[in-house]
Amino acid sequence: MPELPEVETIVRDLAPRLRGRTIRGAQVRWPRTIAAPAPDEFVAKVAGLRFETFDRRGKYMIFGLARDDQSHFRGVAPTRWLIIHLRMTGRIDLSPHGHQADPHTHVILELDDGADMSFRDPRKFGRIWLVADPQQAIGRLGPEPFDPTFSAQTLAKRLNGRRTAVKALLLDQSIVAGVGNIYADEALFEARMHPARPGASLSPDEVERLHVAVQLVLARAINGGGSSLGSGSTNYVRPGGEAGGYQEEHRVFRRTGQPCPICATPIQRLRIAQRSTHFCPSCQPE
DNA sequence: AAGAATGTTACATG
DNA sequence: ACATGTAACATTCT
Repeated sequence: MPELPEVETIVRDLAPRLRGRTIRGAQVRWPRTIAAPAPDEFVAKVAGLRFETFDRRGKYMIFGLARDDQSHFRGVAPTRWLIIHLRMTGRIDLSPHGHQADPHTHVILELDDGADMSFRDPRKFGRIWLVADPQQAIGRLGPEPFDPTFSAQTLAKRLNGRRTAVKALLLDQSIVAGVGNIYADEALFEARMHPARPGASLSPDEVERLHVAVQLVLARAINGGGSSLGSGSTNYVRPGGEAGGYQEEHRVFRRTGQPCPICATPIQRLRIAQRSTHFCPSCQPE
């Protein structure tokens, strides 16, 4: 499940491989993957564009592309943006051109160095945009967790008056961008906070703790290369195929019944906002 | 082996 | 504005 740390890892892996590469052509095998423009227009317009910049916003990957033309100069300002959201099971693979694409590969970008950049997504929830302005794809997204605009104060303001469980609020991308189910649970454990606590019930101290915990957990996960869970074909892997390592550091996520790393109380599971939620009943009291 | 669970976001309905 | 629920899907788990 690619959340912010997984997406960040993928973008970092991709940047040195793709910088300066030109897209020669594209194949769209499942048209609905292309959110904008129309799939045939996407194929026509993406050819001849060169990768210039590499970014991430929340769980969106943002590639700045420039027209290749006859210019030999690199580093020109991007004129088009290729934006990819992996949703649940999307992933990016790099492989030699013309390789046998598996049945869940929905879009293939052919690069000028003989490689194919493929978008593979068994559940087909992932989306790709080619737009003139990133806002067209990203819409209204909350602050980046490491940006100064995400502070204990701004978080407190967004939690103010909300009766919704704090876990559900962490998953709300308009409050803070990039937190998904894994890191919401891990951050709440780090903050020693019960996931069902109403947003409005947090004291200023607790909001501060939560703010720090979100940043800490995400930063650690990025350092670990993200989390790979399970072994199925839907699992997250890096573009080179290797797994992340942060799943080894999970303290509560998918550890129901196992001892809490702090107090050895068995981890419990409950359902909040239709998502399974893991916590230590002793370290994270109601 | 049928049925439920999985998790992200946009959209719809109170 | 807020709260809740559902669709979009196919694989994996029970």
